[in-house]
Amino acid sequence: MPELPEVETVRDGLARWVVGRTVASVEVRHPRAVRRHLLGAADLGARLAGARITAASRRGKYLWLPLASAAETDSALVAHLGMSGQLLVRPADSPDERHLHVRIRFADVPPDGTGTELRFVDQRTFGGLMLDQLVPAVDRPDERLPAQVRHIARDPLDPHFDDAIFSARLRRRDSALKRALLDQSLISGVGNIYADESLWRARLHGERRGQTLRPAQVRELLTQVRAVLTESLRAGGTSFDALYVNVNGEGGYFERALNVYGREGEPCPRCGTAIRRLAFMNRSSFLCPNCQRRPRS
DNA sequence: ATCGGTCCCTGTGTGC
DNA sequence: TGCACACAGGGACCGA
Repeated sequence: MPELPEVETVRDGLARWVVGRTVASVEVRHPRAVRRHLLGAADLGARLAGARITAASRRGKYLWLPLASAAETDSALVAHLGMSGQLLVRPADSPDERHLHVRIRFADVPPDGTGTELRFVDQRTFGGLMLDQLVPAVDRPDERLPAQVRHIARDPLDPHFDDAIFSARLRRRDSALKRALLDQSLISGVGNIYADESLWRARLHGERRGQTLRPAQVRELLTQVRAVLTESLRAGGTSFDALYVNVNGEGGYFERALNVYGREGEPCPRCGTAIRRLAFMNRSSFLCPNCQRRPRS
């Protein structure tokens, strides 16, 4: 569910509210939430206890909190929100959420005993937490990221995103443009909403093959991807319902700015043609059949 | 090395 | 009111 603007909004909240704090204890209430931590919930809890959170980082839709303690120096708590995951900073005495799967208590509880805790809540359980080692990034060895995140490409707002490499790889592909935009090892942070919005802005049909794009079209596409991600980030992301929220439980406001996503039957804001919904890749794609011409097959 | 399809879950809305 | 089905911001994995 959450894409770059939503995940970055969460990262920013973590940077404000949990960086610098020391973990006291971890309570795993649903084992599936830590299934990717192969050593199990007990190991995760034991290693997190006593560790100080030193930063809040992100690559694409992955988040991680680097740790510092006697035992954990090059490790991080890695989180992926999947379709419905939330990281919430909540008062310790606030009621448990229905799908609260992991609770992280901090050592710095004020005297009144009502400090905040970090909660991982996830209705559909596609997301999860794990501890992982930090390793050098492939392209910039001075930069570190969790080993499990190495295969994720940089996102288009990352200052070290390489436009030329992206263009070359995209134009070599025999796959549909939309599939390529959703491939996190090619470009990260873009999901179903922002792929559709970017393609509409660039007037490209999602079923166009990467190979058929001219370099100028790839540049235009990248420009529009960046524009829509930046605008959404400024609005705090897109919240169709209460599933995507920031760490304080608040939604974002970008839904009203969407041009095609979820707007089947409504007029295209550019030409007035009715927006169409296509089933594609087991997902919905929304597009303007006039502005985004289907490629000849 | 790529590509497309399938599966993992729970909840909500729709139509019969 | 109940039930069946489609669908939902993702991605790992598996054959071809």
